[in-house]
Amino acid sequence: MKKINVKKGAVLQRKGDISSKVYLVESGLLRSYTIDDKGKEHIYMFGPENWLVADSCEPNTPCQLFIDALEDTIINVATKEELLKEGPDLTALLRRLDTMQNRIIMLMSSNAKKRYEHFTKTYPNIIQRVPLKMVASYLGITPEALSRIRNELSKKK
Amino acid sequence: MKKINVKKGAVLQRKGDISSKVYLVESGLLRSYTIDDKGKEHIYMFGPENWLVADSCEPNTPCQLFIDALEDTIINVATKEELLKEGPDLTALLRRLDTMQNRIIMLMSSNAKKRYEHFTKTYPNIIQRVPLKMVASYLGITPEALSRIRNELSKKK
DNA sequence: CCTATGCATTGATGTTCATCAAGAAATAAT
DNA sequence: ATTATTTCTTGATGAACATCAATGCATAGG
Repeated sequence: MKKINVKKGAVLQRKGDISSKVYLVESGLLRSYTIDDKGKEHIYMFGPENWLVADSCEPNTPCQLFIDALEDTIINVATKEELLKEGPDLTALLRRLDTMQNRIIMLMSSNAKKRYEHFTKTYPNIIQRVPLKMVASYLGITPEALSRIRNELSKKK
Repeated sequence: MKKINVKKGAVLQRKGDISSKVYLVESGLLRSYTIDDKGKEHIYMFGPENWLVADSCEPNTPCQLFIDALEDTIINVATKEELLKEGPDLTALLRRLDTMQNRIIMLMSSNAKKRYEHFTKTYPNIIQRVPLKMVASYLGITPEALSRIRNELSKKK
């Protein structure tokens, strides 16, 4: 478990890397994302303070996600082997599974507007720290679509 | 860890239940799913032989998923507390995280046709065991849309 | 055997969101 | 401060998929 400092824009991991590590964010903001075959980015997760950011690929297999820093960030880095040995935090693992389960259900059963409303409630602080197009990417829609949704929501008030 | 037998159609867990358990499938087939506010079902996961089926909610919180049996099924049941005490199978947990990560990426970056093709490759045996409308529900599309996709794919050959 | 129920398919139409293009506004760079 | 770059917005058009309705097929129960 080594503590490191990274600058905004630093890339910690690229898709295809074999030695994918686990990053515990102390301060700042990371993100993980994929790039599809049309070159389009899809944000998989934001990693603010106290979040664990990692690719879930098995040890010694190529990973799927890019990970980079959206702000100057302080992180603790560990290998998966290390974590498995010392016995990981099971409560944190369960919480992560729950987060992913919610995300899947959300993607399958809600339209863009509902997903956005849920996101603003669940991650109110993230919205102010990243450009809207990244929120759109996280929600699985285009920036244009998100712009229209916000427009519509603000009129209603 | 108690072994039990359930008949096709048996319901093991309902959305909102507090004491959600963990089910290890020995033979047969389970599924977990939600019902959205319009009454529409969304299959979250199929659970064939050797799969672990569970709601990822934290202990003593209301769960989100229904779980029932699509075939006569033999399962080992445990509470989450039990599993946490005896130290869960970390490799299996990591594999599950990987599966969910793939699912999310798939839902965000692929259209219905690609998701279907991926599904047929990844779970070839499930397709033959469940009605198509359930595959559609898992993929996040309507049975009509899946019917048209299959139609189109068969013409190409 | 006959009927009731669920399943798969097909066609017609509608909604949601993506794509393309252009311009305004904000942010960063020199 | 000025320019360059990114971000956000708005409009027009199109594609993907949903919805609604009707029909044929299979399967299960009586």
